[in-house]
Amino acid sequence: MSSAPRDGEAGGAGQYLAESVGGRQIRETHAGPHLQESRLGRQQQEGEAGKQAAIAALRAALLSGDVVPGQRLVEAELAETFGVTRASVRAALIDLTAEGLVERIPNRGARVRVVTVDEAVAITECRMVLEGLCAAKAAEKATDDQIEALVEVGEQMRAAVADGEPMKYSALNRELHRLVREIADQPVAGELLERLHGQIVRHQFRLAMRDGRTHVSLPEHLAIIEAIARHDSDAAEEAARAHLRSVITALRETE
Amino acid sequence: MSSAPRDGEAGGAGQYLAESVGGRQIRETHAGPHLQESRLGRQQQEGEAGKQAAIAALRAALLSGDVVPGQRLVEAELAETFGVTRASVRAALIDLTAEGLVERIPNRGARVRVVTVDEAVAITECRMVLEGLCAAKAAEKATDDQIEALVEVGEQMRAAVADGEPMKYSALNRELHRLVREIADQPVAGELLERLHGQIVRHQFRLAMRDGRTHVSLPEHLAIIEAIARHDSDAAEEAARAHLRSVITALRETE
DNA sequence: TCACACAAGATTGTCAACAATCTCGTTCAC
DNA sequence: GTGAACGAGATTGTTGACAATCTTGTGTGA
Repeated sequence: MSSAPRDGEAGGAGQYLAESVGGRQIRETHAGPHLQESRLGRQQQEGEAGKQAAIAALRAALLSGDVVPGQRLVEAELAETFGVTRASVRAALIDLTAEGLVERIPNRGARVRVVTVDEAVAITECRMVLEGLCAAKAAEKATDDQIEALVEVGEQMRAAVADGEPMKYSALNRELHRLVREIADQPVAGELLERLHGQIVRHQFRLAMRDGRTHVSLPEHLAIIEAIARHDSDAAEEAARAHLRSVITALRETE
Repeated sequence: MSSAPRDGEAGGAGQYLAESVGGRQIRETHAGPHLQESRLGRQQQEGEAGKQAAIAALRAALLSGDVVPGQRLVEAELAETFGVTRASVRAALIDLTAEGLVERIPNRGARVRVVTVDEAVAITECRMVLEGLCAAKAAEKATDDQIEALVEVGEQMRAAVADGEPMKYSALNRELHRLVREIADQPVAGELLERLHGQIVRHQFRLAMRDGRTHVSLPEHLAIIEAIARHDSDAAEEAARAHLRSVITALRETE
């Protein structure tokens, strides 16, 4: 399984699936060969456990780029690939549809939902105000230990930029946002943000890999940390919003 | 079907269900007798149509108070009451669970999810920032016709307060927020707000029925309209946030 | 009287089988 | 060569039947 989303595959099928089968050209992109098989001689997983396994596998595939926007997700194939029942795959697809990650068309099957740049911008605008809320609440509530943890993440981010390690920086970015949400102790915002994050993970990855992006976002992240450390909720909110506005600008430039 | 949520019924069962059946006391609150039967001699509804019917019926029941927080939702009973298959009810409950309206406990069934005042406050905080975003965008984008429509709703709200009609005011309140969202043209925020609204409909209803509440919220609503009409996005955002902060204050007072 | 075991009934969870729908290749008519 | 009709295969949608789990009442023993 590759470690990153790969662009340009939405229209492609895996090599062997692209070939004719019995004179019938298979033209849809199928899930099959890109996905990690999880059977490995084990008995087929059933019911809820099977559904959770399928959800986890699909989430991982979405994150890694093994499945791409627009790709068909065929129940029977996924069932075989993941070693679960078709009912489990179906239930998993229904749940992922409710999360906005998959779209199911009646009688025509499921696909990875395409999120346009426009939608990614709209999502990021919502994240902007929600992350702002969380940063403000974190500034009100942060304990000394929590501030120390934030500052430590900030230092690690600084080091990752200096060492030219974008993947590490990206992981620290996620950790910082998670920490702010934890300190904020605003579960509803946290859930909404998790939900929105799942929908734009590809766009975020592409941004994170852009040359110079880490140099732009580092001071933005540090400003958030500093405002929270000062218990200045207005400044924290504004710093978080400024950071997300910067993300929106960068997103628009990818169009 | 009654027209408003009724408090205090969470622990009660309908009269006939409270009686023993074959020496076995039924202690859970069952869905049965409070719900509007939709069979009326018609053939049982199947599949997706059945699921949508069940969803619609459950939504209506949640809105009207025919089912209350904590109430058991028994698949077989609902299926009979709504005239749909058990599979349709099940699918409906899964979807409503994904929306945060229902909770399903493995092997123990589904219940109307309880939303505490604390959670309602957290939800309203998120609404505050999202409604603020929508008001700001509406201020940027509103056409003259749209402004006219907003002003008209404001006048009708003024009249509803003067005439002592809280139900009408409540409906206009909903219409105003819908209109702002439409003008804002921010679909992600709109969807999140719809989602959050479903979760706090009971709390909102109780607030709306409080003496004096309409007198407090009317000027808040009018301030939102005025700021949008002036195309002042900062003022619009702040007016929307101030209004929702006022709602939060009122929610906290219900504790 | 209390605690435990057990059985019956209620309810949820699961799925194989079948029906329904769609897609696509082939054939035929013009 | 083009468009329409048709059939085969692929896939989705649905559900009755049965298994699994939970709840509650009853009986028994200490």
